[in-house]
Amino acid sequence: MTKYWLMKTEPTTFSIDDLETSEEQTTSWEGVRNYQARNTLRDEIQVGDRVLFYHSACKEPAVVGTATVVRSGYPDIHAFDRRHKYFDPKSDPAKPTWYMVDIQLEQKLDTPVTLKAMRGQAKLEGMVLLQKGSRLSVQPVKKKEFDTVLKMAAV
DNA sequence: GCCAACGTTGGC
DNA sequence: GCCAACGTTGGC
Repeated sequence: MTKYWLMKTEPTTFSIDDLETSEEQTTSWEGVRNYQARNTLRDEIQVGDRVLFYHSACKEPAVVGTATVVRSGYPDIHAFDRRHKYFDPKSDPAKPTWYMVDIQLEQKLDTPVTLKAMRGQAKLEGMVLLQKGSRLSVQPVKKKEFDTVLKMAAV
C-alpha cells in the first residue's frame, strides 16, 4: 500500500530546482544521519510511495513539490568515502549504518504551501512537521495530510 | 544572529 | 546507566 512521507532539505544544499534538472529528475537521498530517519529509509519506504518535498532553514519554509520513490532503501555509500562530507568512519561496508533511497520529481508546485499556511490549517494539526521541536528530516505523513497539502497548493 | 529543542558523546 | 556538555537543526 502506498505510504506518504515528507523529506526536508535546505534549498542551498539541494533544492526542488536541483531535482528538476537532475538526470531523469531523479536523485539519491543521501546524507541522512539520524537513526530514526535511517530506520524509515531502510525499513519502511517502498517504491511507489509518495513524498512531500520540503524546503527548510530558508526564508520561506514550505512544501515546494512532490516526488515518488523509485528505489527503496540501500546503503549510503558516501558514508564509506573518507573524503566525502557525509563520511562516517563508524559505518562498516559489511554492515552499513546509513541508508538512502532514490526519488523522482512528480510535480513542482506552482504555489508552495508555506509552513505558515500549514500551521493555519486545522486539518493538519497532527502533522509531524508541525509538532514542537520536530527535527526529523524524513517523516511520515498521513494520506489525508498529503491530500490536504496538495489541495492547498491548487488555489 | 538568536535561541529553544533535540540527539549524541563521553566521563564517571 | 546517568547526565552534563556539546553540536546541530531550523524557525523566527
